[in-house]
Amino acid sequence: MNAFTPLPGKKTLAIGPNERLASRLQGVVDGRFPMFELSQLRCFVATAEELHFGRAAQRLNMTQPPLSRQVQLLERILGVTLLDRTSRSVRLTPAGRAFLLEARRILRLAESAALATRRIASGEAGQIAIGFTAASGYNFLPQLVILSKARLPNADLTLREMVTREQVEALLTGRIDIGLVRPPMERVEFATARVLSEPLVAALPTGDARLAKASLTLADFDAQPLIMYSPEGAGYFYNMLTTLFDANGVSPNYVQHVTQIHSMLALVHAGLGAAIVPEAAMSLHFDDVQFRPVETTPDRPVELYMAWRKDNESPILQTFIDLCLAEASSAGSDAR
Amino acid sequence: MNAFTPLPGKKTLAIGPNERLASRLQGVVDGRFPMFELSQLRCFVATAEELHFGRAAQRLNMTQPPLSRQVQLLERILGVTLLDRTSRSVRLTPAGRAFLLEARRILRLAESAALATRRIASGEAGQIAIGFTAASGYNFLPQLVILSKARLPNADLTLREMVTREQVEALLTGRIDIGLVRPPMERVEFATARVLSEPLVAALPTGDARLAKASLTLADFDAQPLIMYSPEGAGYFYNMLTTLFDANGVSPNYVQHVTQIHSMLALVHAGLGAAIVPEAAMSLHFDDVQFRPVETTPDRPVELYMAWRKDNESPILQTFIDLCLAEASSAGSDAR
DNA sequence: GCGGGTCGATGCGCCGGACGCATCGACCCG
DNA sequence: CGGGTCGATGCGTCCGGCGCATCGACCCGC
Repeated sequence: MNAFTPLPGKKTLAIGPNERLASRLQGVVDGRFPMFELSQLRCFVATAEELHFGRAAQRLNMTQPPLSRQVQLLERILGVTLLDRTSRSVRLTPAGRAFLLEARRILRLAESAALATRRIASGEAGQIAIGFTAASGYNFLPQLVILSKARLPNADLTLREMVTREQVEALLTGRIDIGLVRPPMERVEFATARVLSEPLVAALPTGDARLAKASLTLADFDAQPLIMYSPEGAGYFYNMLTTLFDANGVSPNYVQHVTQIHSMLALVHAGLGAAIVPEAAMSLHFDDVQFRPVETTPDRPVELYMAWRKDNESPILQTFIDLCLAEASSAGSDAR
Repeated sequence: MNAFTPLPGKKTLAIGPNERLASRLQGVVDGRFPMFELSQLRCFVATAEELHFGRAAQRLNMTQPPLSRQVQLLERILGVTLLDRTSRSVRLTPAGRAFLLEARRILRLAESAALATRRIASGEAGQIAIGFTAASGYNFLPQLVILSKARLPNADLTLREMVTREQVEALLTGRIDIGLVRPPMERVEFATARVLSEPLVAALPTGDARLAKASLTLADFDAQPLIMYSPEGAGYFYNMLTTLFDANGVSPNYVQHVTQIHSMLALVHAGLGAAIVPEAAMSLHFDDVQFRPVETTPDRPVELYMAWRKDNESPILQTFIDLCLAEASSAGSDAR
């Protein structure tokens, strides 16, 4: 059983069938066995399930003689008798019983591999790594994930929070496929689309006199205590607010510089002052913190862009982007 | 991509290659895809790993043109481009990357299935279900398991404690392959071998006067309190002892009838009386319980047999039995 | 800029192997 | 003892996979 013994017959000098194929495709080393083929597994499984060569052959849309020969071939390749057969009955040997389970597993795996690969190629399935800024995670990203789950149930999303600068790097190295970034985003390697533009709102502690007004202007913050963004960790919002204040000749009293919006709200809650945050931050609820619109020019200054590499060939990425753009445009944003 | 589109070329009217084989061996239904073969997976894996058709072909002991064609064929079967190739470079597509992992898994599974099946057929591996009586579990069975682990590391033993009568039934229905049973065991379906014969020993509570003697005779139990076996649950020992006592005209004072040997020793420990147990029970240690040999005729009356179905064709079973018999005979028992 | 070299694709002829048909041999049953 | 069933086998056919030769695209160096 340790050698690939040819069947008796007129071809005793010839090498066994399948030998040439097998010896080529398997990197044959001296004592190695040739490998069976999936078609032979199908033959065996059908025969083992029917326990009747004629019926099994019928199921396989072939005639009985070649089926018998394929099963014999498989047995010779394995060096193992899988079926005990007489002219009256076909029974599985113990080794055959074990191999039947394996054969079914292998065939199932092959089927599902083909299916999964077709899905990936068609853009129905696959992995997408998304980078996002902290603030976009409050509202837009969850909606995106819900949308994806509904329309691309086989998409496997990976979410990584990082600032815009880190996302650019991650896009270039391929660590993420899509970035949700703050402008400006000018790079020839990237395609971009604006997916969101939102107004600013003021976060005020309970008791603040300005809560009496239905909406605020920037002038309402002049000389008032304001919790401000850190120029390093939240440069986009820092630059936006300082530009807006300068243009309106307003000088708030900056009591603190922080990076995270939820930290700002916590400080508002603690009564240190007001904060100006994107509308999406209203998803964060703190006791004793209330929100009021802030009138600015433009009226929706906070922009979020989606960016991806033009040369990213992932099929699901295109599907996903199309999905996002359709959704974003129906929600009032535009792509370019 | 939903249809099996033929390649352009002179054969535009002919059905694609592999079509006949595939349509037969897969029970082709209308819209179904033909299935790839393992040889094609090997082709793809080698090419994907080398990223060079020439080198991959060399590795597969074939020339480049048929390798190219096999990979093309695989791609057509899947309906998916796996490799982006120019005359200067070969790169995996996203779908190709995913399929490469699957292909490797399938090939590994096929290899290991072949290996495992060969091992099962050769008697090196497989499942053996062993029935055993409680007393044989104290000493003989653990040795058997240790022996099996050492010499048949791929054997998968299942152990089921049951009395001899249950084992006979389980052997007949195939629930166990081997029984460790008490005699008599006369059935034409079974082959048997005596694997153990051992003397009886007395279990005596500390302070018992008989502990002064180095070894006891049956007469030492006349009119003395003795914890006895239950005729139902432990018939073999019950019959053996009553026969021995009758033959020697001895009448102990039966203070209790129990089934399990460990229960007997617990009662000895409690001081209710002595017990007569097989030597193997000395593996059970109780405080204040000591053992002394008991002289009987024959001097090793406790016999254990191994029984299995003559028509059990499991290869590992034969290996295992040969192993057991060799071990048992070298340990002083004999087979018949 | 042009010739040589590399690489994957393709044309072509050959050969082996998988197929179907016919038949054999074993076995069961009436 | 003859008919029927079933797996194995002989045989002729045909197709598909192979190797060889070559093509076409592309890069590189002189």
